[in-house]
Amino acid sequence: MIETRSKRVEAPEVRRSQILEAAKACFRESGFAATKMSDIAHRAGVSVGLLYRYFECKGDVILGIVDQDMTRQIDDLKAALDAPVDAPADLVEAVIRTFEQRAIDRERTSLMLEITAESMRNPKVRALAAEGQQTLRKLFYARLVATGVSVDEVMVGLQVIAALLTGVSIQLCQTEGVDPAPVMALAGRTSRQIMASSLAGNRSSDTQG
Amino acid sequence: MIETRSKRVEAPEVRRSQILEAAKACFRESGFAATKMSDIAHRAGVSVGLLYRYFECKGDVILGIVDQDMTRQIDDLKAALDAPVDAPADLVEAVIRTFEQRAIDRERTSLMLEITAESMRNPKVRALAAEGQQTLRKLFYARLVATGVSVDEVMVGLQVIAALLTGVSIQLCQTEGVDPAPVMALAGRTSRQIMASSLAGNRSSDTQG
Amino acid sequence: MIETRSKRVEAPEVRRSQILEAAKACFRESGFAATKMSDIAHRAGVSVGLLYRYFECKGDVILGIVDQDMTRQIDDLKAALDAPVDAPADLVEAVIRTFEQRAIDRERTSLMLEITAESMRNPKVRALAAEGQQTLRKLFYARLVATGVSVDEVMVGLQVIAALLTGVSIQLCQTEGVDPAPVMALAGRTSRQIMASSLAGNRSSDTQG
Amino acid sequence: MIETRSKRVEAPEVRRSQILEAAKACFRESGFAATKMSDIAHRAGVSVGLLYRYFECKGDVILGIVDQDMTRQIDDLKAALDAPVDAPADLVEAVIRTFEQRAIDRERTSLMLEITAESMRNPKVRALAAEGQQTLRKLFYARLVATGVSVDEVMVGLQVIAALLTGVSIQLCQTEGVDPAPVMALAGRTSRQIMASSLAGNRSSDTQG
DNA sequence: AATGAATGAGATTTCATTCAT
DNA sequence: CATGAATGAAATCTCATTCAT
Repeated sequence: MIETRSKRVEAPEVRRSQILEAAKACFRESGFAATKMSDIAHRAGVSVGLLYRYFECKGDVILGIVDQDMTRQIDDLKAALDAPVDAPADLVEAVIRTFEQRAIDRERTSLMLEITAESMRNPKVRALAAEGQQTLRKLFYARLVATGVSVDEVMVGLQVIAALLTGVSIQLCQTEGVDPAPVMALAGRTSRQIMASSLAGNRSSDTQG
Repeated sequence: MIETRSKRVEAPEVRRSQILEAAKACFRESGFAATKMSDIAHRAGVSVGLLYRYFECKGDVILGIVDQDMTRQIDDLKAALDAPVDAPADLVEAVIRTFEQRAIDRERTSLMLEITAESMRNPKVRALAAEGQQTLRKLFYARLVATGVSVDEVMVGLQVIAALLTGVSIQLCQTEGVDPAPVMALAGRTSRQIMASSLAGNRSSDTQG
Repeated sequence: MIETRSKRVEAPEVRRSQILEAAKACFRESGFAATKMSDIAHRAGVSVGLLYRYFECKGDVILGIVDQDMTRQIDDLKAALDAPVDAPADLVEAVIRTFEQRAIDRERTSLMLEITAESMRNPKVRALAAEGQQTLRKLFYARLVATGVSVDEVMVGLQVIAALLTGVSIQLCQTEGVDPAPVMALAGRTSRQIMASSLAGNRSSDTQG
Repeated sequence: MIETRSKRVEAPEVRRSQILEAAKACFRESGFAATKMSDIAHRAGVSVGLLYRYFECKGDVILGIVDQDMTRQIDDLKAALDAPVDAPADLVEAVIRTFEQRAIDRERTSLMLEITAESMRNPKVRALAAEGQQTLRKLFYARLVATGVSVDEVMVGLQVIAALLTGVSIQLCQTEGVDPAPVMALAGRTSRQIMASSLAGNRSSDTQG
């Protein structure tokens, strides 16, 4: 996992990327606070001093990670929404699939938890993450509007699906040696039910009655 | 929130409790790593030295919190299951209500996130939490068996419901100034649908039809 | 080694003695600085608070030990000198025997080293020990004068014998699993030679020629 | 004694040496336990943090000192034994001279006492010191064998001489304002007598007759 | 007299950050 | 651009001492 020392000058973007990947690995394993700058440097195969040419301080490293992640998510979503898909159901289905992929990626979940916890108290992280979420939501919203469904309904549905699969991913992260299949299956079925209801504009109060 | 310095000797359980409450408050606000022992001491209204009569090291404080929380959850569940309820649906409903209560308690969620993140890398915390979960599960399992339902089905259902509401609580924690009602409502309805399906032993794909 | 808790009031001298014995045992094992007041209290079977009724501070405990030891040595010497022995050789022989006894007592040596090291920097300890030495010397000196030998000569001889056997005792303390017999034997013979020379007033330069 | 702050990078060996010298001075004056890491740092003219790049913990500093001292002694002995000396008496005489030199070096004695006391309870220190002693003894042993004397005899003699002069050096350390000459003189004569007897293979009881 | 919970100053150790090379 | 030795503020943990009971 530890990169071999790159003796010489590298393109800045490459260096930055090296460092961010190293930092993510460290944060996943040890958490933000328990990770030393020297750990990151060692893992990235660079000197401690070099970190400070790319990030002003330790706090900026986590910001860099969140930023990178948000950018990627936005790019991915744009790509997905650009595809010539007519039915809103297909759009939502694509999103569910993405969430499902993420749910079974323990490494990702581990890092997400770390960042979420950090965002609870680090305002900069919180702001950046919130901004990204907002952008993602708007993108999707705009695209849904074009399809003519009851957009708010669907957006709430998506939120709940996201919550469900986030919750499942955390649970899977914590339970080792347990078959995740039944839970994943039920979570998948449930997500699709939510989606179906939402697309049907189905908020009827009798559901609870 | 800061207790007035209790000048003299207190019963050990009282002191322990004082310290744990203070620690929880600190961890909620600042996270485990960013909380200083002196913060906890100050908030508990005791000296730093006294903390070390109750906890061997900082790491043991979080263990104490997890232990206390698990014990409470187990006691609560026992009490709930002891109640003379006939229908398994009522049992599950009680659990869902508990989860819903927790979902809207941001303080609790904040602390839970902190502990979950910590448990990802602290083996002692992970072990203690896993053990507690195991106990809770067994208690519920034993009670359900007595009711004659398809227990495994219901247990999976409960897991997914727990995941859903955990996910929702995290989401609510992160989004300020947004009305949580629609999401909570949909999450509640979804939970009850999951419950209904599970109790019906209904794993057929036609559920969605 | 740990005394059983003496539930009730004890005669002050008994208590003091209990505490001093416990302290000596602790200092032997862990040294002065590494011994906690609570260690001594625990070993003596009393509370920490009680220590402070017998000794003003930790430093006074070591003073107490030195004081006790000096008193005992002086009493012993007085007793030895009171015996109706005519020949000065017999007096010196008695002293040599005492030193030899001490040399093979590793516990004593261990504690002596500790106190000697402490006396290097603790002026009170140094003063008390020096005063005791002075007293011992004067007692012996006065008794020797009565026998008519060249007293200064003998005193120097005794000093060197003391040094020799002190050195041997330290050496034995450090080397485990080595037969002390040859060294002790040679040290004994040497001591007696020194004594013999001293009593003969034998400072002749030809010894070295 | 306090070095002026050397602003910048130094060769590691130089730094290590700086720190060890400072530590020795501190331990001599205040003893191991009473010396703070900050004392050593201050005296060495470096920051506290730097100490920990050279020594894992405070305990390792004393190990470093013992190690350095043993290495020096071994090198010195090797040099001395390499000299083209024919008579074994000359070899032993050289060793005695070394011991005598040390005996009147109060600073050295003070530090030796400190280390000896520490070695009584610190297994690592004890092991390192014992290993060094072993090496010294073997070196001397091997050299003596080549001369054809009764080696075991001489080795015991050397041990007793070492003990004697160690004891004398401690005594001199403790008695201020007393003329050390008579004691040193008698100790020297005695050492040479021991040496002479040993070389003569003279263990006969008639030595005392 | 005896106890031991409580205190808090102070020691050890860590690590983000700097800067001469 | 790249390095890593050096810094020093700050955190954890210890323990002599006090004092209400």
